This record gives sequence, structure tokens and C-alpha cells, in this order.
Amino acid sequence: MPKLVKSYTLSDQVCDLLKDSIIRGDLKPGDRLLELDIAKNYNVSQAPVREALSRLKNEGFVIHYPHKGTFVSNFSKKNIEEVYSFREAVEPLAIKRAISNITDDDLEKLKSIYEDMLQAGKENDLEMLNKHDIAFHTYIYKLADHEFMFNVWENLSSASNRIWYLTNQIYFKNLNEVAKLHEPILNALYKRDAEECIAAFKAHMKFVWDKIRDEEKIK
Amino acid sequence: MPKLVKSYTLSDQVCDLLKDSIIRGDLKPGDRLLELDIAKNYNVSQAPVREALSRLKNEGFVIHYPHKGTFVSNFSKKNIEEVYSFREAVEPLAIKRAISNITDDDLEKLKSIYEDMLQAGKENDLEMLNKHDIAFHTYIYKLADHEFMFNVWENLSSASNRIWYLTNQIYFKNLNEVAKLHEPILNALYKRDAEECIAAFKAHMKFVWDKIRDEEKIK
DNA sequence: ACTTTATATATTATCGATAATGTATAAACA
DNA sequence: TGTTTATACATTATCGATAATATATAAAGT
Repeated sequence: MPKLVKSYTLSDQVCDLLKDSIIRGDLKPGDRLLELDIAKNYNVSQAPVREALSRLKNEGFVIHYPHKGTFVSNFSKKNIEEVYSFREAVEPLAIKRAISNITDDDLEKLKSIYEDMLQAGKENDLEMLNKHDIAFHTYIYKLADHEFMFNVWENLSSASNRIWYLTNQIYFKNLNEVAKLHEPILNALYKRDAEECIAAFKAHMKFVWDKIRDEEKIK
Repeated sequence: MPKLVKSYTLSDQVCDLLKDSIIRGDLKPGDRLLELDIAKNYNVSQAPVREALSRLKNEGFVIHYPHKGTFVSNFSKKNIEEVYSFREAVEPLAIKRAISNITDDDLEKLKSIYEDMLQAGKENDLEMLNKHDIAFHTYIYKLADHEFMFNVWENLSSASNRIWYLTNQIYFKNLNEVAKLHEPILNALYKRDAEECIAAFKAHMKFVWDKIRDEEKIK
């Protein structure tokens, strides 16, 4: 079935554009976001900009002080640690529930995403590897059939995206390794072994976080 | 130090009023929320209403279909199960981190909140018991010093509030019991014993969820 | 009768302008 | 000089009105 056309409101577009600017680092932590300036820039009125900023606030990309203004949020090593420690707490629940729902068809799909990751690793394509990495974990969250957790994951994955761009100089040396980290996760899924899968996942988190923690460039 | 005056914008007020109506059941799942009607009702314009609805959407109280409308979200037994399973996954992280930061002063504060709960239990004051229950767990989340998790908790506690109102006929028979469930948690905190505390917490979740699961009135 | 197309209507999404609020600077006062 | 009060300015918050989009109903065509 072809994907339905998604109506793309102005506020959605502004939100995506701003988010991209923040993730890519064009807008830096502390930068002020003036509603009317942005509106003029994108040739829209204040209303969709406010909506966009409100969404970015909820995803943690900006901080809003009422009557004062909106600023790009900081994203320090502490925030990164928070994302990893949080995922370590939550994703085991996703894995357990996913395994109790997973079908052979799902396993094929996950395997294919894993192969895409390997391919991206071979080609040293950071952006693609990131995309497939997120897709892999998103698939597991979807299988978990847990609406609340899925919403939280959407925020987490945005944050993970931001981390990815902040830390790409680290990953760049290890693209193949990062992709390969998902093999034990996939194998455990095939065995429907939740505990083994969780252990593999935690090893994955630990590998990445260890690399980042020791990196001097990121404060 | 006295609490600072908080500027209370119109959208904040509308948001709180609507949330209250939903929590208390005056607005029922599926009810349509017409922006201009609400605006006229509360004697404000459309803009603050839209902002309020956007926040309610993020907290899961309403669902928004672009260009179609906003509707009060459903809150079924499945949603309740999600909240409890999610808290069981996340709150252990909060407890571990809280214990590594907790001071004697904090313990006194928590004890005093616990005593407020007991008092509310004695007086059969459901609303107060709820309030102090949330305050107790919020205190622990604050101690955890984990911004991301705290934001998630704010949504969780809103949902917990909604559950509370949906299930008050159950709690009503067990107010003292519910309050008492926090004693082992508090004791473990005094001992700085994370594992014992997590076990006590899980018993707490299990007690409440068991009561709800078996309740025929809630679908 | 059953699609398709036109029309009317309801509602959200967006606009441009104004009001409320906060910040910085200058004037008045002790 | 240091502190308070007044003034000007910048920015957000809100308003009332219009444009865009969806839904329901009626008309036309097959």
C-alpha cells in the first residue's frame, strides 16, 4: 500500500526546519529564537512559528521562558548520560513485550534493517547508519504495543539524533563496530530470549556511552 | 523563602481548566473540543485555547487530527496497564539515583509527606491522599537529578491523576492500605538500600494494579 | 441505483495588528 | 555615589478576521 499523503502544515514545516538546524548545529545552544524574525525568514506569520516552538520545547530542543523568549537548549555530557541511562531502564521493557509479540515476518524485517546498517557501515555513510539504527530500535518499540512508551521513545530518538550529530567524529572511526553491535540483539530476538537480548542491548548502550564519556571534545 | 508569584498566562489557565474537566470526567472520552466554543466559554480568543490544547495533546489527554479536530482521548485498562508497567521500568532508576543523592534532610521531608498521607488516609480524604502520594514520588524523581526522566514523570503523574479519578471507587475501600504501602519504601530509603526500596516500590505498584485489573467496572 | 461533481457549511490554520509584559536606559532623588 | 522612579523599546501573548481544509448534502451524469 502506498503511503498516504501527509498534509504538511506550515507549523510542521517550520518545526522540522528548526529542528534540523539545531541538530546540525547551525543553531547553537543559547541562541535566541525570535518568533517574528523566524516568521519573516520563512515567510509565514507568528502563529505557526509559535506552534513549532511549542513542539520543539516539548522535545527538549529549546527552552521557553514566558514573556522572555525561547532559546536553543544546551546538550551537555550530562544530557547524553541521561539519554543512555534512561534507555537502559526503558528499552528492556520494550524488548520483553516485543518478544512476546514478534512474528517470523518481523524477524525478517529486522534482519533486513540490520543488513542495511551493515551496508551503511561498509560505505562509511554516517547519516544512513544513523537512520537505520533508529529504524531498528523503533521497530522493537512498535512491536512492544505500548503507546505511552512509544511516545517517550519518539522524544528519545530525537535526542539520540542530536547526540549522533554531536558525536559523529567519534562514531566515524567505528561505523562497522556500531552496526555489528546489533547482531547479538538480532540473534537473541530470533531465539526469543528476552534476557539475552536485554544483555546484548545493554552492551550496545555501554559501548557507545563509554566512547562518548571519554571524549574530551564533548562537555 | 516565599514562593515566587507565577505569571499565569491565559493558555495556562485554559489548559488547567480543561485538564481538570477531563480528569474529573466532566469531559468524556470522544467528546469534541471546539476551539472557538471553548474560547467563547472562557471568554478568551482562539490562540490561547489552541496552545492549551497543544499541551493537553502532549500529555495524552486529547487527540488531535489536523484540520479535523481535537477529541478527549480514551483511557482504558490498557492505558492504565501501560502506566504501571512503565513506572515499574523507570522508577527503579529514579530510586537508585535518588539514594545516591539523598540527605538526612530529604528523609525528614519524605517522612513528613508520608505522615500527611497517613493523616489523609485516616480522614478518608481521597483528594489529599492522591496529592501527597504524587508529592512523595515527585520528591524521589527530583532527587534523582535526571532532567529527561523528570519530564517523563510529569506526564506520568498527570496520567496517574486521571487513573486515580477513574478508580476512586476502588481506592476508597483501601485508603489506609494505600498510604501504608509507602512505609517500606520510606524505610528502605532510610537504610539507603536501593534494592529493598525498588522491591517495596514494585509491591506498591502490584498492589494497586491488581486491584484495578480485577475491577469489572473499568474497561 | 450508483458514482461523480458541485455547493454549502463547519472548523481549523494562518494572518496582521494590538495589548501585555519584561528589559534596558535615563532622569530624579537621597 | 547609589538607589529608586520614569521612559522608551523589544518581544511575547492575545485578539479579531480571513484563508485553507475537511465534511455533509444536493445535483448531475451514467
